Amino acid sequence: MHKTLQHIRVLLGAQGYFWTQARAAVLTVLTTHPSPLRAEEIHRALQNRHINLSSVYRALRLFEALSIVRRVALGKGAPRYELTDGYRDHHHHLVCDTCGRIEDVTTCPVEAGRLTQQIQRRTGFAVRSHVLELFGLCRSCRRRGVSTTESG
Amino acid sequence: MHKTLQHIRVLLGAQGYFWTQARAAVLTVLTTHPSPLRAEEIHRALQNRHINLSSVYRALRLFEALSIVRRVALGKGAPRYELTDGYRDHHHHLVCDTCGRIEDVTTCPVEAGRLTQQIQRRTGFAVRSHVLELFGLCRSCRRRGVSTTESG
DNA sequence: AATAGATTTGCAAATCATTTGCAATTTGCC
DNA sequence: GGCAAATTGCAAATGATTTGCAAATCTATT
Repeated sequence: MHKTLQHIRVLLGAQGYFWTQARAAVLTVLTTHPSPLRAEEIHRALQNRHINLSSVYRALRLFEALSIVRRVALGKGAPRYELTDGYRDHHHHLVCDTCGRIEDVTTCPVEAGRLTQQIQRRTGFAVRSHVLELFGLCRSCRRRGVSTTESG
Repeated sequence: MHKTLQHIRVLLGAQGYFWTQARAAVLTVLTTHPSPLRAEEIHRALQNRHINLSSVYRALRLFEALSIVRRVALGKGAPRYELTDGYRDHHHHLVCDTCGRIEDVTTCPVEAGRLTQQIQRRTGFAVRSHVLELFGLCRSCRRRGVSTTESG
């Protein structure tokens, strides 16, 4: 299994950070939600909890620094955040150019191939992580025959 | 060979857009420069040319819509822009976590494997493009023994 | 090469996302 | 419980990008 909220709680403690309402809440939303979320979406999901948007940003910044959360910038608009590999399975995204919907894929061509080793050997660059985002048309938009680059 | 500035000029014309000083200048900077640039960096590279930052943004927005340029959001800060595959060779980036330097890699595990077809078959999602960014330590930062997650 | 008409630009002000200062509150620990 | 340190809320500051509009530029035509 992956590391849980408890693990994160301990991790924060070990680093001298407090386990607060706001941080726990943000993590819960991220754990619960399938696809990456914008700061503002996380905040909205917390409306009842009475947590300030600044705190959401601060929590995200901290989690990012601790590699608990990573930022994924998919196309337009504000970046989104999701848990890193240690806290959910390694995966990538299928982003629909038309409707914007995001699906996960767990097949990873970087892990499958020996790309990391190959690069290290050839260039001396030590790859530690990667981001792969796939864009195109989701099944329903494709059925609907929609095209992104139409009308101009 | 790839499509050139002339091709873009014709493309713009065909779509009813003008070929202007500002657009040509922005494209020239992108063509010239190896790694992806921020709007502000492009603008700075144009200092002598007397072109407004707004125009750089407007040009980039147009080029993005026409798939001449793509936006790559690597880590912190404002997004960067670079020419799309049609206008230079398909490639990915090695981004150093420590010094931020960006190198190109032309090996592509997505093209190498049959990932696109596999996904299409399994999920119905038609992949049209992808973004792969690799993070880690570049050769010199590795030599120097620097670590990103140090000091807290 | 001058003109008409449409597009684009510069500039300043507006907007949007994110960060910050600081007093009040919460948290970890004895 | 009580204290010191860390964190929060709120409002104001910042940074990046967009927009309105009059002036300038560009394309096609004469």
